[in-house]
Amino acid sequence: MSKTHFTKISSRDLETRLTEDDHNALRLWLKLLSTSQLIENNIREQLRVNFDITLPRFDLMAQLHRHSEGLSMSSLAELMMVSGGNVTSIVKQLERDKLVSRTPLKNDNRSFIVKLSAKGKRMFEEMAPTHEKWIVELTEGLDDQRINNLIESLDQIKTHLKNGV
Amino acid sequence: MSKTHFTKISSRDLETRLTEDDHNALRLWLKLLSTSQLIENNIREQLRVNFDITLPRFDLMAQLHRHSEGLSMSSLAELMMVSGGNVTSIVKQLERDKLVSRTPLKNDNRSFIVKLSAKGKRMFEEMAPTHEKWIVELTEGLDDQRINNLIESLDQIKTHLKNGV
DNA sequence: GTATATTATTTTAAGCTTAAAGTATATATT
DNA sequence: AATATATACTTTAAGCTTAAAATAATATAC
Repeated sequence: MSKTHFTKISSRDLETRLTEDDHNALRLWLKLLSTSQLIENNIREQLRVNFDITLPRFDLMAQLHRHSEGLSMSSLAELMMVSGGNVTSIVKQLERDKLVSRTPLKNDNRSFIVKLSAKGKRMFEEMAPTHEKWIVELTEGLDDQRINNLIESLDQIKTHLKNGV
Repeated sequence: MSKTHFTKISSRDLETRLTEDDHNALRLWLKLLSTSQLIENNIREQLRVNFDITLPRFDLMAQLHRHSEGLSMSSLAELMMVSGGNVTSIVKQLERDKLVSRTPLKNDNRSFIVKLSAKGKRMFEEMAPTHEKWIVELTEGLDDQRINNLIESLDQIKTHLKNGV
């Protein structure tokens, strides 16, 4: 990540925007956002430098790898939490590069099943262990107790968010 | 957020990609990412529906509001954790809408100070309390102890990330 | 069975985002 | 002072993203 080109993403950050009398909830939200942005920028650059692939493409391939039976366009959008149009365009690129295939569903002529091709699977499996290693390094210094606690709290937020608001 | 238009962002999600034997670190990262994405999508829509403003513009105005003395382009990029070119384009729009001003720095002819205009300040202060209310609602159900714990853990991750990797 | 509504996907237009290259000014080195 | 290096910012090209509208196929209501 290095120096601090204006061009690159740097280190002073989002949550610095806070002053002491701000709400705790706001502090939490800004910290959550800045942390994941920090990690995301990090991973994005690693993927680019090491594998010359974009984060969205990697993520889409990861979903397909996890669901070897294949996924519809709408399931992909749902799992990735992005819009349908977005998925259309990323799948289009991956298909062009022969990394995924799209098979029309026979019961339903509106729908497709998207799968990793053999080439796509091979490529993803080449990247995955390194990617996982990067992620594991991020949480060095947190003990298991703390990690589980973190996961549980985030879960509470998510659950609350989904059943209401 | 309602039903599940293909067009809208929906509720089954990122972290569902996991199976039980995955690394704890990976679980944490996917949870972190999906939680902040869920919140971000939520806030983005609220801002659009209620105030007809985009999230990036709101965020930039928030930074300027917090720094009433004004900020340089590069500081804005650093605080927002985005690239310089990105800031250029958002500031350009806000300037066009008379929400911010750009004053050349007299000591240094390369640099500008960007500030909220009176109109921008008024507009931001109209939105801010509602925005904060949305955020506060997200953490309903978490006690203070847990929130502080969360913040502390996230901090550890951030610190670790910045001094290394 | 026809009309109506819903679902699955794509397209479009606008805006966001990045990395890299370009421009201009400022600072450091000699 | 001339040259080199660094800094602040903008531009560009490519890609990502969204919301909304369009298309097409299926399901439902009558």
